[in-house]
Amino acid sequence: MSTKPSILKGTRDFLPSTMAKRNFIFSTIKTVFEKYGYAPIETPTIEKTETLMGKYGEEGDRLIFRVLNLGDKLAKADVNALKEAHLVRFANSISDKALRYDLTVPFARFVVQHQNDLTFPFKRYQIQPVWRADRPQKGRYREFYQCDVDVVGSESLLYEIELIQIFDEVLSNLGVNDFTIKFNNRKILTGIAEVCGQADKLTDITVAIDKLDKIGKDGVIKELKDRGVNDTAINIINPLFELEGNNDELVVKMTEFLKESKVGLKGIEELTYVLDRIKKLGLNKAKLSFEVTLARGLSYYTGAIFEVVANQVKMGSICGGGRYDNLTELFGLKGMSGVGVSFGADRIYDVMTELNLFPKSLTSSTQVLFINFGEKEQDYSLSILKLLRNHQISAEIYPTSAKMKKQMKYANDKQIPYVVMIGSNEIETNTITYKEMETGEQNNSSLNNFITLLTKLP
RNA sequence: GUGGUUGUAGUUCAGUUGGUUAGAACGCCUGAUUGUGGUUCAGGAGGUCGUGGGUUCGAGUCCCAUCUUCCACCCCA
Repeated sequence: MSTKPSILKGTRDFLPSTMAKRNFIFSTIKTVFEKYGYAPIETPTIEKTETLMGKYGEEGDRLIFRVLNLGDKLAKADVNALKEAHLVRFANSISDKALRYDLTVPFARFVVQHQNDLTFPFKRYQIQPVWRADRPQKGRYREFYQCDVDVVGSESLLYEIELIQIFDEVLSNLGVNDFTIKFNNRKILTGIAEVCGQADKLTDITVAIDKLDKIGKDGVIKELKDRGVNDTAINIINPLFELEGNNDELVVKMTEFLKESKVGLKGIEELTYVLDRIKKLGLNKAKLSFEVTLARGLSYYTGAIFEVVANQVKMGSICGGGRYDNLTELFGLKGMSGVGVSFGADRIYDVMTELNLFPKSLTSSTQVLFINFGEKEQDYSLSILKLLRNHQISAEIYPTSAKMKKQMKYANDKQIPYVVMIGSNEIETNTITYKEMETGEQNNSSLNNFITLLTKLP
């Protein structure tokens, strides 16, 4: 008895037509990354639990997919922990490995492990799937691809500029016309916490004000209170919820606001440096926007933070990232500042689908189909097929001498642009007959003319 | 992880207060057309109503569980 096959919640199969579009995204991204001097690497799908745990905050730990221990190792299960409802301790006793949650932390591990083989500043990109035990929603999957580009071993703000240019170039090249790069600096957030005298509540303050867009001013104030931020501090923060103006005006206002905080002013200085340079260099389609309330939950960011949203689609961010000064320190290597961003390929796909941005020409890979008229004609076609392939023309032959209608329909369904017919007439006259499917036009010509025609195509 | 929501043919969806043999469109197959697809016409095949229990004389319809979908929260690409 066979049950209906299905796949796990939040995962997907990709059909050839989908893969064509996904590969278009990946190759666009790769091309830009390489143009800026980044080289590809890969890391394993599963990592030791200890490598991943504790790097993403409490919420993050909960969302890590754990992999069960095998065989005898399982016998070490801490049954007492289970009885006492210490679920985390029990989980650790039966699992010491997990699927990667993102590409940044494994990369930090990679840098520390291979530090002697790398040239710093080390620029790498990495395109691989990651897994999160989250509850799926639109644009939210349990398995999805991240396209990360990072540089470690330099504090230079040139890399912040470079990453903004990469955002702009990739998304513009893909045809996404209306998107905003939100930009902020963790030091500014630290400064805000200092100025209001609640430096110890930095995380609570950032998590709360990050939600301004979503829950509004009153919602944020309520959340701040719930998180134990005192009223004096809330009154100091309050004006930030009504800040208006362009990037330059915001910088002026925030400089005033943060005048008592050394860290805060340092953040403003870094941010201004980048904003000024970008202003001079110009951007293609991106809007760059300083957002004081942009925080991002990932706790390892220490400097610049980025987030990119597509303005015409209601979906979470399509890219994100920032600077981290201490990530490699967790694996025993100090003084390695890094900055990087991640493109969410699956969300970019969803955005492009919704806005109908994929080029039409992506659908078919086969250019020429040979009609099969029988054994003799088939053998003859085979040698011509080989010739076409030698010319880098993607071609195939129908596997049986089925009815013409069926073979034509196959070409039509696969959107193959040319059909070649070689029957006894053509063999006798040493010619081929080809049909252009879109126009329906049919010609008899020499093979060489046909090859010339195809190789001249764009 | 919390609360809600969804599931009927390959696909998108109808299906009355619980009542005979569960329908449509598109797609698919066959033929009109034995060397011509995308249009047209004629015909045909496809469903254990997500799965497992329960209530009932009787369940696609009501109840419970489970899986899945989408949404809000949490968090995030």
